[in-house]
Amino acid sequence: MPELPEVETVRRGLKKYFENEKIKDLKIIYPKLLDSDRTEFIEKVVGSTVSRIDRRGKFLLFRLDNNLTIVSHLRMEGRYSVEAAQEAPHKHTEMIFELENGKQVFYDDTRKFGKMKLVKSGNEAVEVKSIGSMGPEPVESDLTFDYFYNRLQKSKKAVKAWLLDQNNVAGIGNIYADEVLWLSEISPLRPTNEISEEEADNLRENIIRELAFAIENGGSTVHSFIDASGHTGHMQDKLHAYGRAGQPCERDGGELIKIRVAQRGTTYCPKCQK
DNA sequence: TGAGATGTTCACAT
DNA sequence: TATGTGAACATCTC
Repeated sequence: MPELPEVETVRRGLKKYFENEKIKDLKIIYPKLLDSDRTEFIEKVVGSTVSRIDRRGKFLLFRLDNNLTIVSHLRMEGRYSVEAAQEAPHKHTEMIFELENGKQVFYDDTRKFGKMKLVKSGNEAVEVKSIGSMGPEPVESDLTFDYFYNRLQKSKKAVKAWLLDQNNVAGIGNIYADEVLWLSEISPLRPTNEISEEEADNLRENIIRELAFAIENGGSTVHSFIDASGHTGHMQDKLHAYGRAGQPCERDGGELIKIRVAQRGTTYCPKCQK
């Protein structure tokens, strides 16, 4: 679930409690979570202070004061929460950061897909391949029209699959892919090289605007997403396509249908999305 | 009861 | 090279 807006919401929530706090101890309950050596991870992280939390696409980057960075990807169900000192691990807690101020930061992951890796700060693009090849952040200044349109022209993929590919644009997942296509009145099946300049311009605008709007709304809580303070997002109430199969399209009353594109459930309105 | 769906990325196949 | 498929895993629904 966590796509860019949800990860950004987690980042902002965690900032308040985790930044500038010293990590007193670390409990690793599910070592497979790590893409780094466990002993070394503990050795380097314990005693350090989180000086800043950044985000790149769907990755969280915990900048430590020892020139190392914890790169964290939540994948499907990874979740951070801030807990009181006496709180016991939850059923799916995989790691616990014990802070010097007495609080604990839990990392929970029901499906165990999430990963963490310790890298040299500034070197994440080299040490984490998918960060190295990742497309621009979906903001006005980074996702330029020239880049976007040229790249669409170079592929024949169904546009839905293209949007999910992080190498094209960073941070879009299944929910927001369906949403921006609905907003742009483009069928998820349309090959990207058949998208006109005008449509590309519109699609790009909708990506930038919709993701910013989702961040403002604290992300979408579709199955289980909650922010670091345990709050749900509100964006799920503002979705037009995702999760609304069988319901009428808000634009023209046509029935939204669910198909599979790139192995993913895809909801759209065949009447207005051409 | 058990098959299918859930969503992200990677490894591998074509 | 570009694109497509299945696996990693746990839980819920029908």
